Amino acid sequence: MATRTRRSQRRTEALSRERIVEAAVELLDAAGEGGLTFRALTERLATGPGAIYWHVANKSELLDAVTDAVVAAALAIEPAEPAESAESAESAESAEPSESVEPAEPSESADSPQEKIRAVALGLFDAIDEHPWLAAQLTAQLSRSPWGSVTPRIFESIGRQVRALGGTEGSQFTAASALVHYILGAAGQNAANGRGPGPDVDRGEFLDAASRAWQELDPDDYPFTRAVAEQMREHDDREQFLAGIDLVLTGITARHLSGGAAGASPVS
Amino acid sequence: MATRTRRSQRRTEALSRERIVEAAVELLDAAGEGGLTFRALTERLATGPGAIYWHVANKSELLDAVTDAVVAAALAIEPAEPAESAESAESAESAEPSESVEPAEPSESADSPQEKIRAVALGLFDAIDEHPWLAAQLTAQLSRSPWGSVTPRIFESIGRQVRALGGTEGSQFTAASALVHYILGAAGQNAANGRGPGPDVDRGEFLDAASRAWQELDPDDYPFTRAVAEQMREHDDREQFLAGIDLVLTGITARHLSGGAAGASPVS
DNA sequence: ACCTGAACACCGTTCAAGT
DNA sequence: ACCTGAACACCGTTCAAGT
Repeated sequence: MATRTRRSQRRTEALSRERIVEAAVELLDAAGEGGLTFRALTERLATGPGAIYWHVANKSELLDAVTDAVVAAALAIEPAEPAESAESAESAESAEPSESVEPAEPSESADSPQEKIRAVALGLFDAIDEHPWLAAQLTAQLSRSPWGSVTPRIFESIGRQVRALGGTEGSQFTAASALVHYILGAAGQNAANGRGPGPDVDRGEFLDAASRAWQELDPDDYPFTRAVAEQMREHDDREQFLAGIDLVLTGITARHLSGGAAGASPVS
Repeated sequence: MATRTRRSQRRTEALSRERIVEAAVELLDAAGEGGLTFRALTERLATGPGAIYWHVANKSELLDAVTDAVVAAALAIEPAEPAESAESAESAESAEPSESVEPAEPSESADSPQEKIRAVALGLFDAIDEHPWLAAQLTAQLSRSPWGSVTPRIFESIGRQVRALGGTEGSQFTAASALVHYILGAAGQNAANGRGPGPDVDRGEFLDAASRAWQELDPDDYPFTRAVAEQMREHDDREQFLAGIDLVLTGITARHLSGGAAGASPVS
C-alpha cells in the first residue's frame, strides 16, 4: 500500500535483462509469487510489456533467470575464507540452544569438507529464508529443466566437498544427490515456517498455532506427531536444518568406515 | 487431443466434493498443472462455475483437497502385509542393476522399522512419479499451511517407524524431519526426471540430453558435475532414491550407536 | 439446498507501429 | 536495435437468478 506510486524512474537508464531481473526479485520479495506480474513490472520499470518481451522470452524464462541469479549469489557468498578470529559470533540469536544439538565436534577442522558443506547448505537455507518464493521456484525449475544452470550450480558446490570425503564415484553421486535433495526439501519446508501464509501473520503465533493444531490431532491416528508437537514449537529452524545435514553426513562417513556401499542397517 | 468431447456425463449423479476432486486429479494427470482450470472442470462435470464454488471455496482449497486425497491414498497403500513369496518381482526393469547399490542386508527383517520407512518413502515416490504435479503441489501446500492434513499424515507415517528405532524424543524429531525433507526433495526432483518438460518428450532422450549438457559444462567450474554426468544417465531413479534413504537411516542408527546426539563426523 | 451462466477484473502474450 | 501501447484470449471468482 505504501510503496505504490514509485514513478520518477530514471527512464534514461536503458532497459536490460539485469534490470528486469532485479525488479522482478524486488516484486517477488515484496508481494510473493503473486506479486510478479508483467503489469507490475512495466509500471515499476516505466515501460510497456513489449519492452520486457524484447529482453525476455516469457514469464517462465524470467523466473528461471531470477532463480538462477539468487541462487548464484547465495552460493557465491559462502565466505571462502573464514579468516576471522574464532569468536562465537555464529548463532547467538534468541533463546538458548536448548538440548537438541551440540556444537560441532572440536575434532573437526573449520575448513573440513563437512564444514564447507554446512556452509553451502546454510547459504541456500538463508537465501530461501530471505526469498521465500525461491523454494517453490526451485522445485518448478528443477521440473522444467534439470539441465538448467541452477541444478549444476548447487550440485557442484556440494559435490566438490563430497568428493573430498572420498568413496567411489558411485557413492559420491549418491551422497551428493542425497544432500541436495535434503537441502531442497528442508529449505522448502522452512520457507513455509519462516514466513507463514503471508507477511501479515506473526511468526510466533504461526508456529504456536501449528503446534496447537498438531496437539489436537486424533491420538489414535497421530501418536507420534502429537508427541513431538511441543518440539516443533520450540525448535530453531537453522539448528534443526543443520542437525539434518549432520545426520546425512554421518550416514555418508559411516558407510565409508564400514567399507564402501552397503545396506542401511549397521544395527540389529 | 483425443479425449476431448467427453460430453455424455451422467448429469443425474449429484455433484459432490469428491467428484470434483476426482475430476481435478484426472485433469492434472492428463495435462499437468496448467490443465486444471475451472472452465475445463465445468466442461468435464457438465456444470457451471457456480456449482463448483458451492462445494469448494476456491482453487487453492481444491488443490489442497486434491493433494491430500492423493497423498492419503499413497500412504494407505503401503502393503501392510508383504505376504507374497519372496520372488524377486521387485525392480527387474531395464538395464542390469549396475554397481551403485546392493540389495538390502539379509540381517534386516522384512518388517523392521527401516523396511517400513522404505515402504512409506516408496509409496510417496511412486505417487509423485504417477502424478508429477504432486511434487510442486506438496511444496506449495506445505508453504501455505504446515498444519494442513498432508504434513501430519506424512510426518506420522515416518515418525512412527522412527520412534521404533529408539533414541530421545529430540533425536526422533530430528530424524523424522530429515527423512521427510529428503523424501520430498528427492521425489520432487525425480518428478522432474520422470516426466521431463512434458508428456511429449521421451524419457530416455531427456536424460541423455541432460547428461550431455552436464558433460559440456566448463571443466574448471564444474569438475564434479562433469565427472558424474555419466552416472546420471545410467542411474535408476528408484534405486538412487532408496540409496539416499539408506544413507539417512545409516546416519540415524549410527548416531544411536555412538551414544545419543553428537557432532557429524565420526571420521578424522 | 443446490445449481446456472452472464459478467468482472486481471493476467500473459502478441504485434503493428513508432524511434 | 529497442521500445510503445492497444488488443486478444484466457483465467479465477462473483452474483443475481433460477429450481
